[in-house]
Amino acid sequence: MSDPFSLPEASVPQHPARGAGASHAHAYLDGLNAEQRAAVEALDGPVLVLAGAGTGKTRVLTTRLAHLVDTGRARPWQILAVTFTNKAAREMRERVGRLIGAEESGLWFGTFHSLCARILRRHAELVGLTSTFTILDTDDQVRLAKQVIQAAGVDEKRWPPKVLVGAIQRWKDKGWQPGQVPGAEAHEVARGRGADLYAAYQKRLKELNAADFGDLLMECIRLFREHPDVLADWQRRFRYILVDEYQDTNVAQYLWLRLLAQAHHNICCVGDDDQSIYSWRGAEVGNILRFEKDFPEATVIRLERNYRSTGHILAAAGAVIANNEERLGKTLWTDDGEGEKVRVQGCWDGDEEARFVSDVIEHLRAQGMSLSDMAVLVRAGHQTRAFEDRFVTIGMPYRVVGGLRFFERAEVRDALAYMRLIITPADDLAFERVVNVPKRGLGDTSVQAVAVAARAAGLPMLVAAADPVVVGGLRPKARAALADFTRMIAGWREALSHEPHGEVVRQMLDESGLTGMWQTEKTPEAQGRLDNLKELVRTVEEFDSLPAFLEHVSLVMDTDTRAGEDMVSIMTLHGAKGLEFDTVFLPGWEEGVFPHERALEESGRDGLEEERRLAYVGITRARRRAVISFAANRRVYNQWLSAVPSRFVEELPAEHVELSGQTGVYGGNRAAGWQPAGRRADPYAQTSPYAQTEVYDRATRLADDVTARTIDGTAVRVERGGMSVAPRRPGPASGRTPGQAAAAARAADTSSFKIGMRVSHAKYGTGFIERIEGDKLQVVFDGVGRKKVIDRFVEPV
DNA sequence: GCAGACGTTCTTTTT
DNA sequence: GAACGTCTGC
Repeated sequence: MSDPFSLPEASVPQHPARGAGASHAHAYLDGLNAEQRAAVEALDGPVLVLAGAGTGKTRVLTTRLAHLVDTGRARPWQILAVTFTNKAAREMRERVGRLIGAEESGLWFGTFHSLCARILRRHAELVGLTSTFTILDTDDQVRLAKQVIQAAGVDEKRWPPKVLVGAIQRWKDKGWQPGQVPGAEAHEVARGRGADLYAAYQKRLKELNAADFGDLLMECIRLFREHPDVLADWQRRFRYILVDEYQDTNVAQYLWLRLLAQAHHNICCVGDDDQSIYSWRGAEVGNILRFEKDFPEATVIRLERNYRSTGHILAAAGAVIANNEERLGKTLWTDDGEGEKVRVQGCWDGDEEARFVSDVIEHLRAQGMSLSDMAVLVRAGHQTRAFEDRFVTIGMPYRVVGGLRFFERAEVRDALAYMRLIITPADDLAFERVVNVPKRGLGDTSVQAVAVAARAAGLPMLVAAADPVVVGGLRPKARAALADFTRMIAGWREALSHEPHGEVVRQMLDESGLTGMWQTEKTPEAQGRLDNLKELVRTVEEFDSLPAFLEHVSLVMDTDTRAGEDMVSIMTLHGAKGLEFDTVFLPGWEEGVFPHERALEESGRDGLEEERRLAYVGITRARRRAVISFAANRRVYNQWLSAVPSRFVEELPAEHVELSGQTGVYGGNRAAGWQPAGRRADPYAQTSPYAQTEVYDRATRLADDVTARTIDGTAVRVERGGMSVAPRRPGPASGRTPGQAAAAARAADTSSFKIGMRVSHAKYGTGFIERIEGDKLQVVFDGVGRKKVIDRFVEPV
């Protein structure tokens, strides 16, 4: 255990056995390059390590930690290592463990939020909470905001709770208490009542003995500011501070770090301004840019030698990011050789792009490359679909990384709310979430009645609901339902004292009707939801107690996604940060998609620069092969738009790029003063490539030919600022759309499959056909859900 | 109170 | 096009 309070304060920690200062003893320093070594050995005072992508950042961090302990500068429990995600914290802990063995156990590792929660629990009463305060999830926040808005008589339609939650989150990211929100900012929300609502929201949080994520940071800062003695204690404890991904910190996190480092200045921040891609959730690149101002004596070290990617990839990424103005400036290099050029592929439309990517994947696979070394990185979540459809069609194993996480699923959250109520009867938000789940005939009116009465009596809703006076005015049916509900909760709570908590949770799932609710539902997802509940019980049982489990869940929302099988990964560019793959596919490089139109609209040049950093992150994920693609025509929502290749494509230097494929409208658009496709008056009318069915058919055939050829390596060189592939643009729009063409194809279809027929598929098992479109079947697979497959990949059962 | 119909909106996401 | 939220009618 690593409780700093229970351990004696070592005034001058020395490690006699370790031979401090004898550099030959530090074997772990061998193999570091000069810059890495400098970053590890600059132990005292402020240090900023600007670590480019793939330059061995984690290695530096972990070695530095080991070195701090090994030289006797600090005992493990005197070191604070802050990361951004739990995954990063876990990874670092493992690696440090390998370096210094069991000694790492005392280290304070964690995310900003988990560390703050830990500190806050110790001093909760100083900020108006008790040590058992609950941490709210997003749903709870919205529910609370809704109540606050209603109570204040603000129009819910004009100021949706979500908007208020967003604003409060933003303010907390900046470290603003309700009274500190600048007038102009507060004025933008709810006609000047923003700050009032924020204050009311905070008041309710305290009444509920709860904190949201932003609070963990902000209340910790308030604690430090209002109680200098407490702060001084922690400053003394944490003699050395290390921060990972510093470019992602927001103002609150910055303030928190500054308070802790104020006394000794022993703070080492590692980050890369070129990989700052989270400004939209409060991250401030400014934090990294101003480090030297805050600590004038700071040592700044640049890690520029890249151990991941080949020369062409680094040069391409470097050329793109060089277009940004706001940066500290780094140039990655490698002596590992040039490797393959970055490939740029123009496609006719999104379908062809997906086909192209899957063709290349199959080609690489045939050469013996492993699928798990390949990834498709998209700008936005919905782009994964095109690839999923394609991969399903051809039976290519894939995994979508990110997306809905385990603890965010409705069924899991419902179960968690029950657990919270068992542990904390005063958790009104949990009460409201599940009092009518599964349905027991308690509508809004009844729940509101309980809420009002509870508030008036100063009681938790769960307690009020059991009060005969409160429920007296309700209909008999509602009364009975509430009685049942409160009795059940009390029963489980009681059971917890003499039964294993896993067993109680199991009972809870059954008796509450949660399991039954999903068993009776016959949708394809129901089975999956039941599996999730089983999985949840398993996870609960891994913890010593229910409260311990709940604390874990509220802070660590991710579950280990077991890898293992050989699959292609599909994920967003954001999700890919910190990862690397041999081959990286970067589709959708079109103006409006990437850079995303919204980013440009909302944040102008800053937005563009962040998008460019995303491009940089994307390219630098590749070890050996980067394949960028764009489509000349893309369906956005329900409209066909002709797209212009991303400006980032033009920023790729010709000498590091190989361009292939037919490229539609590429070339000359920039010079002619293009506009984002979405803003054109009626782009469809002007540039529809699908003027006639004949054209469409020919285009498709042509695209197939080109793809086939380019797979074999036929390449067209691109010249900077334009290229020499003739644009192929059909005449003015009239006649049929692709949808109509498909309908025609459907009519002529003579498939032997029939709707409702049961079929089996190698990967998805059995299911029934829901829809038939040409050779594509939409099948609802048992347990897997709705998928599109090609008919020749299934068999009738 | 609830289920189905309609209208609206469509980045990125961790904690 | 589809997923989500709100509205309306039973």
